[in-house]
Amino acid sequence: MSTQKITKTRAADYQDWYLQVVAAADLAENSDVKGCMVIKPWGYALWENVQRVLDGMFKDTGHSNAYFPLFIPLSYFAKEATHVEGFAKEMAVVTHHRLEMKDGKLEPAGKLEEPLVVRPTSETIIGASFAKWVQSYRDLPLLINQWANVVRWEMRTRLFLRTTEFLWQEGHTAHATPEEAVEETMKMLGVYATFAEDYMAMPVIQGEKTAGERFPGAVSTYCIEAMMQDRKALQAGTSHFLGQNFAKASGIQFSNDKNEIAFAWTTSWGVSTRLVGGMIMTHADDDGMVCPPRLAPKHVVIIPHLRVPEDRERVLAYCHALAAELRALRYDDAKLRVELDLRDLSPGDKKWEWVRKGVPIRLEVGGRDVDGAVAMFARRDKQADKPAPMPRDQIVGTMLATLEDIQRSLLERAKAFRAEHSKVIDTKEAFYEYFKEPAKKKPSDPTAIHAGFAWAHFNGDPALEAKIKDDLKVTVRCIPLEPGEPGTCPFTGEPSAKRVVWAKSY
RNA sequence: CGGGGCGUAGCGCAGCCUGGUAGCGCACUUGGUUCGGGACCAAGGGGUCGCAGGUUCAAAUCCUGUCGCCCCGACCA
Repeated sequence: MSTQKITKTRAADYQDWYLQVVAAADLAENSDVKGCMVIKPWGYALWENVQRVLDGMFKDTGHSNAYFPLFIPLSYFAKEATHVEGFAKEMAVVTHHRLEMKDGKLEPAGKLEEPLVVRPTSETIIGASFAKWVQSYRDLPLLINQWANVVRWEMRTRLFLRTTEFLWQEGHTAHATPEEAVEETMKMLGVYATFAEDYMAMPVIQGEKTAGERFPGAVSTYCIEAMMQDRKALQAGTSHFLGQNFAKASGIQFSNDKNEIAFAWTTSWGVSTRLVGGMIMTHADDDGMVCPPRLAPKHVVIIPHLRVPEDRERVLAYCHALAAELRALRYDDAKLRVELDLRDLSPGDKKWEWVRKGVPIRLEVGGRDVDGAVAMFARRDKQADKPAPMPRDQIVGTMLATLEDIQRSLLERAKAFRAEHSKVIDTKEAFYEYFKEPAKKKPSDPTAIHAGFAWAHFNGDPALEAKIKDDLKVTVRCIPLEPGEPGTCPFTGEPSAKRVVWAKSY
């Protein structure tokens, strides 16, 4: 079992705190392969729940799953110029297909005629299939999703947030008209936003990326952006309108209803295991992980107190009965996930382990509780350490409402946090003041944490954005979809269509 | 690739400056005590001190080289 205590607070050392939570909640660990992580059962269970829910949402919106190769022929990958340029510096390349013993050492042999790249994303290889599958406008739209692993050889990695290999889903669709493709792009962005808020309890801003942050090869990139507890932004999902760029590169052509040959309009969209990192950084506290109920691997843990021998049997019987009663409930379209922890450990050890793992509700049961037909009840979001007695009937009767209340209050708490650390800014001076480099402060100073989200006007000039990034490490996270008033760019005095969201980001 | 830090028991670390042949906490095993509790007491198992070379009667400790990892930056979902 994991016994690590969390010794750092979010305010004192956010980075170390994050790593400690990941370790203490037994979510993942670094592997012997640099930059790659081992996702442990508790962390993987969170991801499986993400998968299960999203997969349902994709199917409800008409998509089908398929699977495409891990390897992409270099020539395929090279077909879309901007795409190659964007990913070239982070490619894993396979050049050999055999090992031979040479002077006692295994060495690569059997050089490939054409190198293969390990997919960093699959537009090009899926495009090759789409080109075969699409002949007529009657074959469109083509709505495909793939659950897969991808590899991007990043310079610096961080558990869940950026690993060399990561798990994700990538949707790829082809349409007869640009209007349909744009509609699909926006629809899936909406699916991500709904999922983030309703399931992860993580409030997000939907918006469009500026040219500088656009997906390589896309016409336009949309995203959901969330605020973490260090007030940095996390890009939690992206949806791209690819125009005809990839259709032309891959030859996705069809005959339209006027018997003319046309290139298809495509989209792609994805979310990754980064979402698990987002959940941690949105909800976890100084005692460890806090799982949003709808995605929690376990909803309820029951910890029996069995140290009094004469109580043992009846306490166990009571716990089993209580667990059975709870398991009969259905929460969020599935059986309530109840853990009765019978391991031969002290109740204190168990309790803190489940606190660190972030199980939404903890029930502790001893002889006295059996006598009074109660259980000691604690909800993770309110009181990690102070359970209070609650009648058994009431526990069972209010369980579903309680879980929903936790789900709701986590979202509310995160929304309030974001509101508290968002600011409307109208002058360049105020903007620079807001984001002034906090690194010179001592880490123990809470204001050393990054300022937050700034809502400011912007004339859209990429050079200006680059300069601000250079000066402050702050970028436009997105141009929000929500309606906004025109105004004046505080940096140039030029007109601006609406305010954009500026922040430091992961 | 730049800057910083670190490799000593499963994990976290001390010892290194001032060489004398390895220790602490947690975890683990056993026995006992305790029993609404991240317990306590006692005993026990576990390490060629990252690797290689050098200096020395003697190296975890000094010297040289080398490998690896972590954190901060540049790159990025």
